[in-house]
Amino acid sequence: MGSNKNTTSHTAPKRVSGRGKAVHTENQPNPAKNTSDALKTVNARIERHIDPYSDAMESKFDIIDNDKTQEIVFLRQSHDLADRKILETQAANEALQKELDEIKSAAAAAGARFGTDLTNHGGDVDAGKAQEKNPLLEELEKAQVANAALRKKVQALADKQRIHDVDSDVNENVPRAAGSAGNNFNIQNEMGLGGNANDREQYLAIMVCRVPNQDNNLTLDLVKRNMHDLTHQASINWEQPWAKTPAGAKEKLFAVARERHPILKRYENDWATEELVKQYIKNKRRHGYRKGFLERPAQYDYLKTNSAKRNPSAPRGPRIAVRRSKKVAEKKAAAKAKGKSKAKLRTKQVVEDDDESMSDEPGLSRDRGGSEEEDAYESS
DNA sequence: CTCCAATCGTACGGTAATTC
DNA sequence: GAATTACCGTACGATTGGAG
Repeated sequence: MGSNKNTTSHTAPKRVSGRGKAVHTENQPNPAKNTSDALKTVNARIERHIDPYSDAMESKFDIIDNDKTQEIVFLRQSHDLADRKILETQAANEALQKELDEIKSAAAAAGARFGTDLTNHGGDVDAGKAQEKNPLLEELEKAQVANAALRKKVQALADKQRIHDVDSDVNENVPRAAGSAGNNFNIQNEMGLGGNANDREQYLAIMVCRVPNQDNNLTLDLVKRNMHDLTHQASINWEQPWAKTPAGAKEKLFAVARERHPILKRYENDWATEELVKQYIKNKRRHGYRKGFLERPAQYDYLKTNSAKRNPSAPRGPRIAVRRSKKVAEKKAAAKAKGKSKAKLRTKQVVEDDDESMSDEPGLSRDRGGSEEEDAYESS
């Protein structure tokens, strides 16, 4: 099997536990090394990183086994990046601790000179000896200033920790819309790339990697590789529903996608990447079912029956918002019909319904020939 | 507090329309 | 013709809210 030996060092100590052990890796056999040395080592390793999906990868390893070699390389690189993050935090903490110790010892020395402990309180000074203690007060003042600066640093560090993606230079944080893509929202629009031609180009660049050439025609950008390619390279089994995809494979895909297309960093928890991939593998499965090289699970046989009931001549169009409001109206009607005193029918929904259903309903052709819903609807 | 029914949110594969 | 998008009905787990 390929060149896995190149990626897994037999002499390397195994990463037994969590991130706490991160500093101790194969390139750093001596755990007694200090933090800054360890950080240097990790940074040096990071500089040597190669893209697991690049041509450089192929030239480095004789045989690429997509399921193993790339995954191992990717994971090792992820560990290095995580190691660096930990070491940087550790170094900052050590520096702060050192500073704190110095201040404490200075204060203790000053206190010893005057036979008073000044490390815990400042300024409880006898008025009669004010003149005599001027130098001490000065030192105390200095210590307080240093202490304030230290607090600031600690606060800044804490703030930095809260920003989970330190690599991201994208300030925007676009949350995922409620509902499901295609049903309740349009991926492209929710990504904010549905506005103009430039937006469209950006979207296509992510999805199918088509970028404008000199003649302004869209051509394939083979370097970046598209979402489809990345899906396969990340060992995503498209024959299985997305929910069954291992979290590790998903994370790997997200990370590479973020690297390829930095704009994806702005979508909270990689929802855009996820929706794009879900959409792709869903369509791919469907294609397989049609062509007959993939067997549809029996649990979804009912869908076939459902579609048979549908009115084939009914028009289809972008009516997501309309459908949403209709659904609310239908539920309200059903509740009324039942005579249910569900006093707490969400007031917010009722208000929305009153606004929308009146204006949307009359001019619309209904998708289905089904009459029961229509009846319920009219009865309201 | 517990039980239970209603409701909500999400996921699934289906078809049709649209885009490339 | 393949890929993408919009909309469909159903299943299912989680949440909510009323009743006892």
